[in-house]
Amino acid sequence: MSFSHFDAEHCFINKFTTLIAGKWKPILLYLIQNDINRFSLMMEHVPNISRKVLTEQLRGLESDGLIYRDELKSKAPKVVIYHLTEKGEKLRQLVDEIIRWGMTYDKEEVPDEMKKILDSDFAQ
Amino acid sequence: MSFSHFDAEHCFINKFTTLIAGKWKPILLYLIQNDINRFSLMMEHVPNISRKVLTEQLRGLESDGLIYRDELKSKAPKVVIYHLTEKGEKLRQLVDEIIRWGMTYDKEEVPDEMKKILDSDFAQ
DNA sequence: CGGAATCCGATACGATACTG
DNA sequence: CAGTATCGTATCGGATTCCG
Repeated sequence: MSFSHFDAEHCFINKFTTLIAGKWKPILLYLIQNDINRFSLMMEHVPNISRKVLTEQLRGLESDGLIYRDELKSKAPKVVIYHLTEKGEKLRQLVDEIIRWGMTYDKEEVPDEMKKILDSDFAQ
Repeated sequence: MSFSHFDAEHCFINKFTTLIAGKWKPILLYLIQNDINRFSLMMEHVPNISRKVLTEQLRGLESDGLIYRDELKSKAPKVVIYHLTEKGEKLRQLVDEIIRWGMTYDKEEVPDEMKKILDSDFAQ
């Protein structure tokens, strides 16, 4: 078994982690997965993120082909909706699994309130 | 459904990605999972990593409780072996799943040689 | 063998003000 | 509404040298 291929650029696990590298990208992906898919909505739901950084992270996800911008052609108030691309959809399941792992990883750290939210998010 | 809890520190998906944040941490975890578990071994298998950075990343994984240092009490040539902790073991399956995702994510990007290596790694 | 210490440059992140 | 533009800070990764 050779690991010489596992440099930072070509290792598969790093392929994943570099795709979602960035303090907010994972959250943003998760939000978009759940239709929190507009700039102002994300600003509301993500505390303490600046406009600049939000823009940067979204652009990063876009240039990695995980999301795309749907800019509606209305005049006055600009409307932009973000969606997962086909590539991004392939991440959905993995993202969900990571959240499930987070819930069982350190059970005492999960506040009850959060458990309820997550249960209602994923149960159906 | 509320997402107000999904700040960078408490979001579960970010809990994961911050644990393994760092250019080499994912690879190092994977190597240790597969018993490439000594400083010099890792230096060989990870191209272009410096001693300093390797040390830092290992210390990071250690202080996050994912690995522990087993420093053998031999005299002259120091021997240190890294192992997964119980906490780290809980990541093993997820790490493997991410690698599998990587293999199917962009099939044309996977060189045949790599496929064989991965097949033999995981088949049994 | 397995580090520690120092220095340095490149990003990444953040606060703020302005705009089509 | 959904961004730019500018500036400042901090953290990270890398090269090198020295050590028990």
